[in-house]
Amino acid sequence: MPITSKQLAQLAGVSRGTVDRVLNRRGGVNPAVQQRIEDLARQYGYRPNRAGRALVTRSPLRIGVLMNSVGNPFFDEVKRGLETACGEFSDFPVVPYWRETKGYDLQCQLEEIAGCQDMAGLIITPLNRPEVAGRLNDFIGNGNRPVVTLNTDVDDCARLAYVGCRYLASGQTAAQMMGLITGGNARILVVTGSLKVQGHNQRVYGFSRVLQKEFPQAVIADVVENNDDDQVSANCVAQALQADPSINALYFSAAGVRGGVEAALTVCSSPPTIVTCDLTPDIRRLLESGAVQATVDQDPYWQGYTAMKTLLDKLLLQQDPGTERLYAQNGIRTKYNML
Amino acid sequence: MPITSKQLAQLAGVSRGTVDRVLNRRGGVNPAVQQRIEDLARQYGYRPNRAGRALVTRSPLRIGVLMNSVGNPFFDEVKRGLETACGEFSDFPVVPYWRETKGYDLQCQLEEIAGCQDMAGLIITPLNRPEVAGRLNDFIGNGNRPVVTLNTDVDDCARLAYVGCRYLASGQTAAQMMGLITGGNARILVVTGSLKVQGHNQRVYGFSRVLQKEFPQAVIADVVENNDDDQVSANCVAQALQADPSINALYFSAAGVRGGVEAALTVCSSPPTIVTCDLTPDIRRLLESGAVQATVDQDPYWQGYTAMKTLLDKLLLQQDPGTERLYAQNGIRTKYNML
DNA sequence: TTGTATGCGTTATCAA
DNA sequence: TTGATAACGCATACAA
Repeated sequence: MPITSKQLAQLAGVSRGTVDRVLNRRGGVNPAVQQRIEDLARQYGYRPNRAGRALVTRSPLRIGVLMNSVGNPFFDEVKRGLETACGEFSDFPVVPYWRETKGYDLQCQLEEIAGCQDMAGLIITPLNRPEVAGRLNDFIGNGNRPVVTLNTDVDDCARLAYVGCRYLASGQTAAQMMGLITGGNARILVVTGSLKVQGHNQRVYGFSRVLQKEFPQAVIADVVENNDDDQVSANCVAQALQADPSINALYFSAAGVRGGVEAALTVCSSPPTIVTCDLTPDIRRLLESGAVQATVDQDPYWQGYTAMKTLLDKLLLQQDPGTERLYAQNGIRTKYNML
Repeated sequence: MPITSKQLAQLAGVSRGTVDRVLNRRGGVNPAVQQRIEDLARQYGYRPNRAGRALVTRSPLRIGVLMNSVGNPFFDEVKRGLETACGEFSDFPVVPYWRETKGYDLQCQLEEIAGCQDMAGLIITPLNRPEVAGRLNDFIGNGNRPVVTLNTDVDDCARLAYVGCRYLASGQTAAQMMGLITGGNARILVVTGSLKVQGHNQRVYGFSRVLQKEFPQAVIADVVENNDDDQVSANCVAQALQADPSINALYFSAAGVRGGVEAALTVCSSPPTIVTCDLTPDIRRLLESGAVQATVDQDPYWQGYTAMKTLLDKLLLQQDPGTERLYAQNGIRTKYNML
């Protein structure tokens, strides 16, 4: 248990009020006294007591949670994590404002950010666009308010931290699995979500690089885009497989797995090797049935939990995250370890 | 923010003191009043405020941490987790007593438990023996003090919770990986730690069962015991491989991996498929070099963190764990996702 | 059997 | 520019 502000006041020979003014930079303090108290605080390693602070924090802390999560089952676990971390701060009056949207519309996201002007902090799954970075930087600049980016990051933004996936490693891990399972004898169809989404591209890049390095005889026959949609996925997978019947493996770097797998099972003469990303209910069923051999998870619960905890640690306890980037584990899941 | 004891007192028309007596079962309260307050508390979902309680908890809370972790690098991460969870309760005066021992000596463990008579709670990696269960039950009975078993469990013990590995699933997962990598064409040498350790046996059992079910053409050629020792491991692996040169795969269900793998690489004409458990520095190197293809992790950091958090939640916040058994993820790690 | 006073560490308000 | 005081929720010692 560290030193208290009361002890600090005694040591400095002043009242607690003065110490408080110094510690919280309220001004109106004799510079000499200010200096003395600051030195003492540093010397004795003063850290505000969480309990004491929690007890007097009355005005509710409003934080915005902006996610394009509507219709995306991946975010169910993320939300559970966010809520759990929030619950661990229930001795503080924290009020999260949930703003869930659908799709990747820039204008819509800008408006959502604009609607958060009176929040104390933000958690967001940002589009990687300069306009978004600009708005977020405005938010941050106006009152030094912290922003945590969740699951996706945005360039040139002064956010407190990024909490999410290491997309490159996710793709590398998938390639390693694909190579191990096929013994390297694979002609692979890569099915990606969107070439406009940075994370998907990084996965595909990591995948191809490791494949080349570790399993040089394996080849990527084609890369198709399904826009995270099952119907589109079914169509483009069927088309690609018909165009090249020698394809014997598929890597899905994003969503739209169910549709694509169904199409593959219909078209292929013998069941292909399939590696996917994430662990949605659809993919659980496909692992269970044996249609998908392995999936590379990104611990969505941890992502939600850590994002909220990072923001609240900063806001309520002046505690900075150790790193600017907090990465989830890329766990490999199969039929027997998906629980 | 839930209801406070003060509000409860107002609602019941009594003083805060009386409410406190009821809530903390101190006795000396009119039965009718007691009933009324209990009903009200339940009805309004009263939960003691963490901050308020932290502020008044003055006598240090002593908790014993008993691990046979000496010389076992697996526990390094466990300890990090224990310490982190402890740190999150730094507004309470918690004093952990670390008792680390070497090996699996019954007498030694019984003495360590005996030395914890004045602790408020216990975290322990128990030997699964009736004598241990008995001593722990005595400890628990004497003051209703909580015990959390960590990484290994003990039968017939009234512990608060078990935090650790799902050993059966660990073995099943390893079998699935082994089968996927070898395409089922495997003659496997199983190298276990000790036939006296329940967890090792469960892993081997899960391994063989899934192998049989999913890859019926694969066979377990032999099972050898290395007592978690690299030297012993090297000897018995070399011997088994010389006895049966058709063996082309190894599963290590415990430690002693480095010695065993070195022997295997020396004896085998072509590099065998190797699946292991855990992610020690040795195994990291072997994954990196490609000698080991995959390892089944058990999230030791999480285990330590969760064990400590479970105990302190109970002790300081009267908060029970959701389940009696808290299981770590059996994550599969390869060269590209071990970070 | 019940009520009251005090103090924990912090912030906010008011007085000097 | 500084100091004193009240309040938050809880536990405890003491008074009635």
